[in-house]
Amino acid sequence: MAAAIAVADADGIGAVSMRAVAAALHTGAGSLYRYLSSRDDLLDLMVDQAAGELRPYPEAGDDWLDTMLLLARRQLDLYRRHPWLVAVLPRPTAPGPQSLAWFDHCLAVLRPVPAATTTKFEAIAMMIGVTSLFARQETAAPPVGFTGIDLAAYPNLAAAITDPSPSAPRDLFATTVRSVLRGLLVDDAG
Amino acid sequence: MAAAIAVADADGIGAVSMRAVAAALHTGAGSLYRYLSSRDDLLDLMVDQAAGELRPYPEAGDDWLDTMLLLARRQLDLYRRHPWLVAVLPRPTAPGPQSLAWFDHCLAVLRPVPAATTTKFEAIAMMIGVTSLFARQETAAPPVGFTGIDLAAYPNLAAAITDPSPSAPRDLFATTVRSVLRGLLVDDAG
DNA sequence: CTAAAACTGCAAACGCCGTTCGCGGTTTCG
DNA sequence: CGAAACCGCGAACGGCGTTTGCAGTTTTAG
Repeated sequence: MAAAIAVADADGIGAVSMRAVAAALHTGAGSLYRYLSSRDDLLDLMVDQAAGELRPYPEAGDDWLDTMLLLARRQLDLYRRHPWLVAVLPRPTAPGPQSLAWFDHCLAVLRPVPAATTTKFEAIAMMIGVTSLFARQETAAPPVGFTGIDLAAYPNLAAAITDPSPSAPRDLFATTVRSVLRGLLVDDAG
Repeated sequence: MAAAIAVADADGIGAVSMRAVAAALHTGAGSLYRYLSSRDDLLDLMVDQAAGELRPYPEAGDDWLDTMLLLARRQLDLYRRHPWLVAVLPRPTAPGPQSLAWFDHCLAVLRPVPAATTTKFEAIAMMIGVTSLFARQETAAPPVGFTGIDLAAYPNLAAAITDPSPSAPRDLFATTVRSVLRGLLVDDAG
C-alpha cells in the first residue's frame, strides 16, 4: 500500500497498475491478490491511508468557522501532497475508518452550530467538494491561455481578457469556503 | 459522435470504448481513427456537443444573481441528462466552441457587476464546479447508509444520526450557488 | 475516358491492463 | 512429524487503445 502511494505520488494514479505496484515490491502482479480483492480495493486503502495523514486534528477554537476553514486548509494541503487523491475520491465507495474519524471531528467542531444534522452533513460535504475543486484547479498544469482561440466569436470574452482592471489579491479559498459554510449553516445569510 | 453519446447515456462513460462505438456504427474499431486522433479526441467532441444543448441561453433578467442561478440550473439539468459529463469534464483539455460560447454568455450576464475580470472568471469557474458537485452527488447511487459501520468509534457521528431534529426543506443548490457567487462577486459580503 | 491520387473500411496485430488459476515451496500448528 | 494453511510465481484470458498494411471505392487531373 505504501508502495502504491509512492508510485501514485511519483507518476500519477494512472501509473498505479497491479504490475507496477508489484514490481515496486519485487514480486508478481498476481501475488497482490493474496491481500487485495481488486484494484479498487487498493485505491480505497490508499485513500484511507492518506486520510490518516490529517491527524492530529487541530483543536476547536472559539470561532467554529475559523476552525472549519483550518480543517479545509489541512485537507487542501493533503491534496497538494497527493494530487491523485482528487482523481480517486469521486468513486462510489464506502469511507474508511480514517475518513470517518475526520468526518466525526468536523461534526464535533460544528456542535455549537444550531442547525439540523442533515444540514451539517450537507455543509461538510460541500466543504470537502469545494476543497477538491481548488485542488483540481491547482493541479491542472498551466492556466490555459487563450492561444489559438478565435476571439471574434466571443465578444464578452474578448472584452474581458483585454480589460486590464487589476484585482486586489485575496484568499480565494478562504472566501469561498466561508461563503459556502455561512450560506448553509447560518440562518439569516441563506 | 452521436453514437458515442448514446452509448454513454445508456451504459456510462466506461462503456464508451472504440470497439463499442464502432459496433454501434456497424464498423470496425480501427476505422474510427480516420476521423479521430484518439479516444480523448472523441470525449472532447462529446463534451462540446453536449454543451451545445445549453442553447438557447436564457435572457439576462433584472437581477444578475437570479440569471446566473438560472444558468446553473440549466447546466445541472444537462448533467442529469448526461451523467457521464461530470466524469469526463475534469480532464485537462481545451474548451470547445460551444463551451466557450456558454462561458461568454456568463460574462455577458455578469457585465453589470463591478468586479475585476479575474474575479468574474473565478466566480464562473466556481459556479461550474459547484454544479458538478451537485450532479455527482445526485448520480451517486444510494445515499450511503451507515450499515456495517461501528458507531462506537465515532461519538459525534453516532450522536448526529440518532438526532431526529428535522430540517426545513430548502433548495440546497440555490442556497449554495447564491452563497458562492455573492461571496466572490459582492464586495461587502466577502 | 483513363490513369493517378486520395480516401475509406477492415482485420490483424502490438502492448498494456485487471484478473484468475494451478503449480511448487514454505511456514505454521496440532 | 504430518497436515493444513499460506505464499510467490508465471502463464493465460479477455478487453482495452492504437497502429498498420491491404484491398475497394471515390474523387481528381490529364
